[in-house]
Amino acid sequence: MNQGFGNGRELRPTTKVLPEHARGHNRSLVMQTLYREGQLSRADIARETGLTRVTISDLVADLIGENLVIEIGQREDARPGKPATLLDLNRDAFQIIGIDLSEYARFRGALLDLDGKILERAELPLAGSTGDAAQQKVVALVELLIDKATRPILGIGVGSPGVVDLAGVVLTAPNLGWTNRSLQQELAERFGIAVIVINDANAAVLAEHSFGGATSDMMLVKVGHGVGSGLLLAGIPLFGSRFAAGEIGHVVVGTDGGLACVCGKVGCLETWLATPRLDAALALARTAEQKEQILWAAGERLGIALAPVVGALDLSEIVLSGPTELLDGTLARATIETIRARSMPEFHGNLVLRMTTLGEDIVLRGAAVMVLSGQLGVS
Amino acid sequence: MNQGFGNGRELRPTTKVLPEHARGHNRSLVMQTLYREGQLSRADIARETGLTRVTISDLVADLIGENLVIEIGQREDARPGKPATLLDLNRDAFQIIGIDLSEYARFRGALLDLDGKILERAELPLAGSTGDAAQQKVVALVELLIDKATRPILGIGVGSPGVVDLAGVVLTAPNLGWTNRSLQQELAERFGIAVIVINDANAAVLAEHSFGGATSDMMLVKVGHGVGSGLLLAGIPLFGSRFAAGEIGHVVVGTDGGLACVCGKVGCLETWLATPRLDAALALARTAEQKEQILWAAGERLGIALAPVVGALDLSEIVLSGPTELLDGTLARATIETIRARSMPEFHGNLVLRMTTLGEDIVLRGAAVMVLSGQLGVS
DNA sequence: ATAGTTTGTTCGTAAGCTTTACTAACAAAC
DNA sequence: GTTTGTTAGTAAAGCTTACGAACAAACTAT
Repeated sequence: MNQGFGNGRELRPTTKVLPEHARGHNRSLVMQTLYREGQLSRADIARETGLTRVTISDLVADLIGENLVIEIGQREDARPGKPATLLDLNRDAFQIIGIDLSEYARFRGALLDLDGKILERAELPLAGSTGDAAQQKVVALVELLIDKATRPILGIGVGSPGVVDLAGVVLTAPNLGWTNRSLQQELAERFGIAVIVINDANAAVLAEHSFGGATSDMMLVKVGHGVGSGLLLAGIPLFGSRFAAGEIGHVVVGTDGGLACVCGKVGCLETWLATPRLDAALALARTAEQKEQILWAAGERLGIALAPVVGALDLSEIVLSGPTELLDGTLARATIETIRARSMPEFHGNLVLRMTTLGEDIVLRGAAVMVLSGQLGVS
Repeated sequence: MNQGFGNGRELRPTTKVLPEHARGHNRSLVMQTLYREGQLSRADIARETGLTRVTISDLVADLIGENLVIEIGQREDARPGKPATLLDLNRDAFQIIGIDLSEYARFRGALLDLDGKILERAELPLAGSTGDAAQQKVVALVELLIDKATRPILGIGVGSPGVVDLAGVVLTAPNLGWTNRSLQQELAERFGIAVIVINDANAAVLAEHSFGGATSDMMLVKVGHGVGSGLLLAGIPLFGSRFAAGEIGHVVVGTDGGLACVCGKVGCLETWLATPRLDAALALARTAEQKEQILWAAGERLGIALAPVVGALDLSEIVLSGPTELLDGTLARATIETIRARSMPEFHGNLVLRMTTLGEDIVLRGAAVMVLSGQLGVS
């Protein structure tokens, strides 16, 4: 419904702004305040936002009229003055569908509430489908979840692998055999509901930021069948000049060779880190010590690749998403130590590297964040 | 006077927006349109911006009242209808002072007009000054330039080496012996004029974007006594979580050792690329071929460091600033070829790497851009 | 009981943009 | 020379948005 103006530091104003846009922004600000802090009175919101009680009352009346906000009842505590009428988002009024297309063998989906909690799940084996067949599976998965919904659907969020533009067109997704596929538009026409399609790693970043407590200058590295990443800089997701930001899987790491990659180069990050390669290498290892060496080497390579990025972007946090048994431990330790050894300790000494707290649902939940943000201006 | 709302894609609205902010934005939009396209009528601006002729007339009346915009005269061409009254920014009403503190041996400054053209220059040898003495030289340089001004000064822009926060406090600048120095505040109090202090590489990025025709997803690498960089992502300058974005000089490059660096590490980018190191290496070379090899190796190292950054950020352009005789040619060629060889050609095949077109004045002019942007909402 | 505090609403106002309608000034065609 | 049609800029009225002042309701504290 609204995107907000933000406090962007763009140099050049580029589009007109009308008073009604300002109101839309303030509307989102009210929703945002309620979303994060829960039950508040109109006067509370006024104090929080800096708008007057009068204006807040007016905005809240609109939102109540649209059934987005409800009155909970009176505040119980004993204070002087007229008791406050508590408000909250009508958290039970809508549900969200989140879809994760990033796994190799299956599509996963879930029905979520407005707080991002997963209410129902569904999945479909991909069974090698590509092209239109793969898209049909997405449609079928959405239908499964719509059937499970007990409230109106606020929107459908889809995290897709590959390169996705801002209009939700999947420009390229090799594993699914998709090129220039208008997934957002086609799903929206099919279901008549708001649909948002975004790259899987970018979805993961948003989930980690909203639900995982991540900072505003963060990189999320997603290790699976391939290696990708998403970036949040000054609280803004980065998409890149050709919507390909975060594609680090086929960057060559180090100056001492490595294994041949499917892309034709030698020593790409994926040859060290992608789970099929890592599993294969570990399977050949005889001793625990050898396994540790393999994991350490993989983490070291990731650190070598990330050190220049950390330096250039002055990141405060790096989050890993993927198989915990591979990533958490030696590999993560090697990564952070390598980054520290190769960058400036006075700036990046307190860089944090950690596993995601959201597990396998990270993309699902990130897709839901996009819906919340796009439909309610909230996240 | 105004920052504009921008079209930021921040997820969370954070501050209230009033109608008067919307007007400030639209005001900047008018100024911006005039700044870029020169002589336009009110009706032209209305068509360009999407606002109505009435609103534009109102805004223009304000701006004329403040002497920021002037009527030039009537449009000459023969068309049906009432002839248009042409407007323009009052480009001759103000002048700007730009200061560059990034050179090793001297402070440079200039008096510029609103188009960023340099009208007068001044410089002071640094002569090893640090701390308060260095700041006194900045003050003296500004005084020299104020004396040369023939118009009111719109503002003073300063590009400083080191880490500079958003309030214009130089957190650390080793070469100048500065820590937590409130340069912006102190200069503003001293001169009673708007002052903006920004990191030198960030200033350079803004200059290249405004005057050098650079794209909106660009990195500028500044090679001198040290190596630094500035980033523009989706048209927004990146400052970083601790205002240290772009500090790539002490990132270790490659996995095959290198020379010892003053910072204690081995193989930092600066050990390959900083001009003192490069000059020293070239002085030892006997043949032209050896010199080429040295330049190639330096460019290759830069490419190795930048490849992960290019991949992660999906940059469209890299601009080099520094001694042309060192950078332009073999070194630049080695850099771009190395980046291409180490990243994905389908995304970064048309990445452009070039020298800046602004020469040694790049920081000066970038500082002026900050003043234009901060004071007029224009750049 | 009385005084003070807090909440939320009503009323009137200021600012900002739009729509509508107008005048001024011109070119083209007769 | 007159008519027609177009473009520029302005004036008036109206809508939206937010604000401040004032107030009633409802509570606590004394």
